[in-house]
Amino acid sequence: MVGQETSASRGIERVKISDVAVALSLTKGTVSRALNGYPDISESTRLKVRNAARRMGYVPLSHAQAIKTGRVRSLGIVWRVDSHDGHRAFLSDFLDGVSRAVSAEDWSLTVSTADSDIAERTTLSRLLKERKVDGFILPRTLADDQRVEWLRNEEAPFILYGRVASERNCSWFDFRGEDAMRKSVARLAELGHERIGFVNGDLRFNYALLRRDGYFRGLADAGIDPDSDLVLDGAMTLASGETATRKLLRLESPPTGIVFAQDMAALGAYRAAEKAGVSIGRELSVIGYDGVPEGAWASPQLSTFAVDSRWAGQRLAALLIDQIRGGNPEDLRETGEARFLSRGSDCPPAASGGNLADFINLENHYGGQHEHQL
Amino acid sequence: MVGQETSASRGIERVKISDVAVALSLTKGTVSRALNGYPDISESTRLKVRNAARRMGYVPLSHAQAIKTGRVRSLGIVWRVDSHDGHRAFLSDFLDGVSRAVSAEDWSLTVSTADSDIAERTTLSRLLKERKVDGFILPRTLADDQRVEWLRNEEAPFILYGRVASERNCSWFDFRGEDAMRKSVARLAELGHERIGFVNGDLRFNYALLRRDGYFRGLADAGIDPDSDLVLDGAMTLASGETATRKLLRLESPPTGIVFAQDMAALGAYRAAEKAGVSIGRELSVIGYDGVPEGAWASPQLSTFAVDSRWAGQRLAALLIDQIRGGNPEDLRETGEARFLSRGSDCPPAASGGNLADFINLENHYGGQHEHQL
DNA sequence: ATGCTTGCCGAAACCGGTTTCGGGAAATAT
DNA sequence: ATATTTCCCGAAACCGGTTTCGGCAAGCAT
Repeated sequence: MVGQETSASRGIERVKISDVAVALSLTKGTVSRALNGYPDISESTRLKVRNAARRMGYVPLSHAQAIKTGRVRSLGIVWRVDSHDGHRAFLSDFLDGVSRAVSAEDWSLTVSTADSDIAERTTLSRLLKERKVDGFILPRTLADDQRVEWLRNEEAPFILYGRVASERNCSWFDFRGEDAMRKSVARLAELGHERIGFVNGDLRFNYALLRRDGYFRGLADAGIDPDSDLVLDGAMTLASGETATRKLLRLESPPTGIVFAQDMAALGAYRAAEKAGVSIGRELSVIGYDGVPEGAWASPQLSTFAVDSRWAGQRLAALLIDQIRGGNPEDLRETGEARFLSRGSDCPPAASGGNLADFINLENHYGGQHEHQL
Repeated sequence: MVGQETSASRGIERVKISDVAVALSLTKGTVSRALNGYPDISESTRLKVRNAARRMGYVPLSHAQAIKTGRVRSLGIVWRVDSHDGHRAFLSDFLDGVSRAVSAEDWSLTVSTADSDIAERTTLSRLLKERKVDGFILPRTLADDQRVEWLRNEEAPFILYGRVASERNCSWFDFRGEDAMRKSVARLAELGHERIGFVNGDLRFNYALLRRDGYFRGLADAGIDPDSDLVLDGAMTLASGETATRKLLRLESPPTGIVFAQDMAALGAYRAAEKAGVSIGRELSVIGYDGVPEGAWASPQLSTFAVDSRWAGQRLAALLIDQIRGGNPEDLRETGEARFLSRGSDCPPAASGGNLADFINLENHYGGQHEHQL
């Protein structure tokens, strides 16, 4: 720590604001105000300053501005790596979305990972105390999310990827998974299914509660009486999806179609079905949600509602920046719609129509995934 | 930009260094030196200062220190999203590795995305000019990488994920893919293959050159004469892997085993094989490299060399921080070994042993992927 | 001509740290 | 007892920006 060379020793000498000021015979205060749009600067000098700054290649040090403004123009994300939820596959797209929105405003993005609640809290705290970021994007929203109250308390701006019960003072972006569940049920009902199962995720996550509601609403729309035997939760992985499906298939009166709140669980159904000797897309219909790439690898390809993670990232970042700039959090809420990918895993119930099932499988055989909005 | 509230308006008043100083009847200069390990501070006061700082919850603003030290304690990564190379699946692990190493030193990580060379350059430039980062981790190293010369010129510290031709003043971490290729050839040769193909990636990437050498060395080890008909390159995706495989299978004397420089291309081979009516793991052997999750989904599961991206991220970050702290770049180079996952896609050539092929497929049927070092 | 705005910019304080410099007190040497 | 070194710490400059304040000059009304 001791005796480090001073910053002056860095080779190419940086152009600082005083250099621009001297070159124009102005003071640095004036240059700063000109560049930052203060109204007490004449248009002519503002123009001169802008041109000189560009010509000389002047770019303010973000940390030098931060010392006075209190803003570092950076957003923070703490990414959880301890659970294999479907979002992992979307990290690249998600970050791309955030990065785009953030770059457009000349901000930046600070990313950290955590493998537990305490690790996450520690990281949030550190980033906040050191003031490496001005606000946080919080993925993986729980129904009762402790981060919310804590960050409120610290008066730190934040936005949720997902909605939350305690809405006060919260911004968010989310996809309406409940709509997707409802549509999935509607689709299966239209195909002729009457016993439609539902395999949900972990109920601690708020989206699980919402999707459950969507499922039941779908049943109500179709005039089907809900059967609690057909509803399971806690399945977010391949293994737990397989177990859940096995349970459902072993019922005395098993479902002919199953709606999954998550693709990975739906892919688990493929294994259960194979072991049970049931053919997905012929004897058992499956509809997923997320749009994980593995779905295109399964056979038949998984019909699912795909989520546009890039868009989510983009909106989250844009809304959060708005909030940090003074926007009212409760005005900064948006939702989006998941896009249905019609592929081969859903079909009419086995009893009623083998032909149509064949047709669907054929149509979606190889190559492109035929998409259309429901 | 005008008339923003001053930083004083943020609710909970931060503890600053002067608060600590006043509480101890010292000057802030003394407190700073005590905290930063200067030798001209007595052990007793250093202890008092440390305790008081902890007790009062003092954490220095990183940008306030940066203004004088010139260091923001942050590393930068620009992630390319325009190519579907295998690394996308590893982003989560990779970032986790970087994040761990970075957090251990109380640094942070700034992530940006780019979809072209110019976008990447622009982003690097901006991050550097604004001094949001002290140095860069550069993924996806090209054989002749323009970023290297540019960053050298800007006197910005950086480290490559991958090796490079112009070694001067460069740090790097890389997995020895050439060793994996060599071992793949050796394995196939041991199984009895004599015509072993090689499907490489894009030769603009340096690793492709290295892996090609590894392949040829493997042939030499086994005493097999190289046949240029059996070597293709430019296959990094499913589609191009399929095309390359089709080409090889249509040769008058096709290979019985193929070594792929990348898993995605190897998975393309599955499609080509299916269409050609050739059974992988029985009539055609395939060995990949990367360890993408999709490999476990293929049937038979893909035998491949898996790369530990978390480890890569961790070492890259640690080495770069060392460099920024004054280490000699050329001393900061490391390589790692890819781990072989023995699964079902490699077997003796069809003519000689159907039994063994069956055995391998059975052993690796479902569930865990049996791993062992070669 | 005088008084009052208004427009525009210079001067200087300030942000929260780090680092240099110098000097007083204690310890050691002469 | 005095001179010299060593150990510590205070004082102040400094980093590169932002923001406040005050005042000069031109423009306008009276």
